[in-house]
Amino acid sequence: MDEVTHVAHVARIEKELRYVSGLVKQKGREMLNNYKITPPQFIALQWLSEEGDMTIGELSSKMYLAFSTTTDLIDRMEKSELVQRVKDEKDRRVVRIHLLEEGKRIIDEVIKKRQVYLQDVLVNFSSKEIVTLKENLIKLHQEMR
Amino acid sequence: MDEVTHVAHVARIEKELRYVSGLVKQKGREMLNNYKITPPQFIALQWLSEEGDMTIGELSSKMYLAFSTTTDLIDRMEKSELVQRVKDEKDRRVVRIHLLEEGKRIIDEVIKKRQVYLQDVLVNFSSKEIVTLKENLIKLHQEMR
DNA sequence: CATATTTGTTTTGTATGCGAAGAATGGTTC
DNA sequence: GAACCATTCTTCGCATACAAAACAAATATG
Repeated sequence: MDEVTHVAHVARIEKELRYVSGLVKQKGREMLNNYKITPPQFIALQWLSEEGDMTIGELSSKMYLAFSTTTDLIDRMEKSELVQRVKDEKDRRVVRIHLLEEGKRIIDEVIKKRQVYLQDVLVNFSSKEIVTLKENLIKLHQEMR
Repeated sequence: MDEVTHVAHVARIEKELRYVSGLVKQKGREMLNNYKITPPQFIALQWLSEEGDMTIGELSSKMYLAFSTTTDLIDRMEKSELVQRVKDEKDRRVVRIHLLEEGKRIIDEVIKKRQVYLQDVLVNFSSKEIVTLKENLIKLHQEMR
């Protein structure tokens, strides 16, 4: 592939990534309509669900947020009884965030809803295309990190 | 492909899409560090740059935002002289948003920066993989719309 | 002309996000 | 063990983001 063609491909990928990310954001927001959680709250719940209890620092790092932002986020999520702060016994500085029943219920429902949506989106993809797409995304994710 | 495998693939794609979108958001935010624009401002500038002058309504629709949100956004962008409101001569209700020099300069720079970043990310992709990724994303974008 | 519709703005309220300063705890050095 | 430093998290102040509801202006429609 000559240089010019390569650059053109990359430019197009950049553009499509912007569009797809925007759509993921938008569709994701719409899917939260009937639940009492916001997009960042969804992401926090998803992390807690996948990785178990985490400290404020760990969650901040996963979500690429400042500590202060996470503190506020967890304040609100605690108020709506989605999660609970638990002080670490060994190191009293550390606060561990624990997923509560209601949070678990909601995140499971929303994740399922997203997968149903995606199954619909992918209805015109062949089995082979699905596998390729999956592998592409995994590699892209790895390289972007 | 049997049903179970298919569902597993879709679930993985959903997950990777979340990760990639998150990274696009985060890396995008970092790349704006040296510029005096915010992420939504970047998206607005990108639309105006690609599609030319647009009304508040059109931009709201493209960005999936309420009118009131866009009004505020454009207020701030006008204050920092990135864009300018122009009243439509024919229909005095309509406000057309016009990209100014400074806005054009910044958006071009940032888009270029993103492409350079992506070229770096894709350095371990073969020519064939690049093409496949591009086609995958285009199709995914189409089907998500 | 009277009324309805379209297009944006204003108002109000909540959420997001960050940096700087502060508080509490834990570790280290002498 | 006192003084000092590092860490983990919270508080505060500020700007932005986002939306619903009320409002205003211009236009379309009967």
